[in-house]
Amino acid sequence: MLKLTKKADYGLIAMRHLTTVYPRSASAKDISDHYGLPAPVLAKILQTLVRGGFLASEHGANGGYRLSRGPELITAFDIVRTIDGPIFLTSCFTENGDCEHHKKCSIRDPLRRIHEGIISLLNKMTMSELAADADPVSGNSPIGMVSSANLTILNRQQL
Amino acid sequence: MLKLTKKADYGLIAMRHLTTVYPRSASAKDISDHYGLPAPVLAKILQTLVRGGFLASEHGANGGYRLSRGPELITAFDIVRTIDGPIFLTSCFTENGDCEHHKKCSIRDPLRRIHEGIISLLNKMTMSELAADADPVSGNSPIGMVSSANLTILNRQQL
DNA sequence: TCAATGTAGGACCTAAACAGTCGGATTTGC
DNA sequence: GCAAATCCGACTGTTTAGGTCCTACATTGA
Repeated sequence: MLKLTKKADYGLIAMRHLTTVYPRSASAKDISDHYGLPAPVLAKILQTLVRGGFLASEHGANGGYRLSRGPELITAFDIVRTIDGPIFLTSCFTENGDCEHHKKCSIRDPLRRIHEGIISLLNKMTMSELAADADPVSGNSPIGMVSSANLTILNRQQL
Repeated sequence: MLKLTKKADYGLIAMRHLTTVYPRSASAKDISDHYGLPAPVLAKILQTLVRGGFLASEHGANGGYRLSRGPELITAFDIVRTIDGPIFLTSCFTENGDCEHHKKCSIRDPLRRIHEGIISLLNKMTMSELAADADPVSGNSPIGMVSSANLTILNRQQL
């Protein structure tokens, strides 16, 4: 279906949130409460991003996650790729080569151009841009009026 | 994982083949033999493309499938969308709107730009272009030296 | 020192989608 | 009439996404 996984969605939402508070940190619970995301899932995603080198974690009380570098140095491609693994437009190409058979499987080369175009698009979108037209997170969150419980239900159905 | 399904791959391969023989037709078996694709699966894909209006079918002996219009009027987006269904970059948007909750889910607008970029890329790739740098199918197919059985095995593992 | 709060990480379960198979009906050319 | 082809629906197995649960470890504040 050519779409991002929910995990990648969650990861982007979390990264955007961390961008808005940068260079401060936020806990997984803060973020999951704020957007109505399932907390354990988000926690795992954040841990993955730590391993990927895009986040730094702070243990203990008042701990949380923080961007490991400036938001202009992290792209949507970084996040999606870290969470979802390598992106293939078609199964015909892997990261380090092509499928061996079908020397003339014929659609490979044209699709490769599209494939590279998509990666380029994702690579141009930095966290700074992702957060650009977003409200600062402080104070009057527009989501504050909806109960967390309702959000969770909506998530299950629609997100 | 942001990739096309095998069915979409198969569909594109078949459409490219039919482009190279256009305006003649080819049977599902011709195509599946030629590329080592599973015949019943391919048949179903072709039927889907008929319903989508991109192929015309000819019943009976010597029947087969034929492009219903010029290859420059059919795009990769048409095919992928017909086979795999609507393309969403993120679950947040459906074809006719956005997810209702998260009025400020915040990553929607930036991702929408990427989403539209991807569709635009796919929409610019016509069947003519897809087939442009391909060998004509006649006579000395470069795949002729590999047995069909081997191809099938390779397909299972790698395609 | 102890409890609260946080990250870290593995095992496990469920539902959905993908990929493919099978059987049968219909149409057409010889 | 027979063979070759499209057509159509139902069915199955496998993978993966999505989510839950449990435990261990680290840090902070009282």
